[in-house]
Amino acid sequence: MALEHAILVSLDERPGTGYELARRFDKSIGFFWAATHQQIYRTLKRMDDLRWVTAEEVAQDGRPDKKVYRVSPEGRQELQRWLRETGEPATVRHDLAVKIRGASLGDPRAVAEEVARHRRHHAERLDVYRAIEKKDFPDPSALHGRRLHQHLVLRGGIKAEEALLEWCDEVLAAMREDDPR
Amino acid sequence: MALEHAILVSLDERPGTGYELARRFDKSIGFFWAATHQQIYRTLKRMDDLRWVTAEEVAQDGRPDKKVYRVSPEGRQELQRWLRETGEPATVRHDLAVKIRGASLGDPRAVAEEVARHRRHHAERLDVYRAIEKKDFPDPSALHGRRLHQHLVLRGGIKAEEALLEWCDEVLAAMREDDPR
DNA sequence: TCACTCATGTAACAGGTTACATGATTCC
DNA sequence: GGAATCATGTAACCTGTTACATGAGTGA
Repeated sequence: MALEHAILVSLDERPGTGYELARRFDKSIGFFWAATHQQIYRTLKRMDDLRWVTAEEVAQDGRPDKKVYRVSPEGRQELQRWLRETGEPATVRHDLAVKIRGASLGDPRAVAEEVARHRRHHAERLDVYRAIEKKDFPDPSALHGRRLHQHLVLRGGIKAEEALLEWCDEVLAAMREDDPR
Repeated sequence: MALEHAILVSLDERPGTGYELARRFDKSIGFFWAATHQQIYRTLKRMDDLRWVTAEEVAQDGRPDKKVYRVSPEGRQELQRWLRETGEPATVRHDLAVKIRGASLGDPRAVAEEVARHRRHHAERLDVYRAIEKKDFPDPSALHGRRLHQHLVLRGGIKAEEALLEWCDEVLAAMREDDPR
């Protein structure tokens, strides 16, 4: 499991509450590792039990108390151990591919519409990534260390979305030619 | 959940046992939908209860009895219903991206080695996909219906692996330049 | 007044992973 | 003799998803 490790990386960049982490997982780090707030609270509790993080309770007025989590030395050690580990590429599960493969058992036009929906989604996502790149990494060749690594991950997102977008276009063109309306 | 639907698509192409399905999920359909034999047996039982498939027990000599599953009319209906459904793109979880983003908190060279391992994996996978394309789809422009859809899914796999391969190369080049040995 | 944000959680369930178990046959 | 193949499963556990719950403050 890498959720713990994704949290360690994120908390090392900057300490935060479960709530804040949940929002980071809705963007930035969440672009390549999805997690809901329930998963995050549950995992933070476990990490606290393991002493990978320390929690500092902060009272606030007019707001519920919050727990600010920080990575502990043990947590940093665990992260280093995990970074040295080898692992297999993620097993993929693409609903859309299953739908395309089964298209002729149902209504191929409905499947083509679904592909078009996904195309729009990937185009939007790609725009978001490119906007982030332009804003946060205007001069990529000057990057080093952590900033370089952050940019490289973003580059992965851009490449993946580009490939998905091209694929959707290829599928749509081929299906349109197979069944011109 | 789409495992049921992936099984329906696969069984519609050709009936088979849980064991056979498990092996199909090690290749072809498994390239874009992973499943273990335990998941498949469990799911087939549920699908049998729901009457989406019918099981025919076949006695064999020298071999354990087997159950050959076929898609039922109800199963075909369920598949058609699902094909008309809309869904969101799969939520991704890339360990490797988390490792790259955290590289500077550990040993960046160890992470680079891990990227190189993944690069080899993707290169192999791409070779496999291209070999299948050459063998099974020598004339893509002549394809229609089911065969066309099968080819389009394979194209998705090829595009995804190409993108991952390029990304690994980009990451390796950038990390090497950042930390020349 | 109503929706949204901040902040944390419980509970139930669905889905996925890992380990273990059985037993004959075929191939090296 | 030992490994791989065919064939099916149980059990325990870990992860992930969905729904529900609370409660104050902020802004339209």
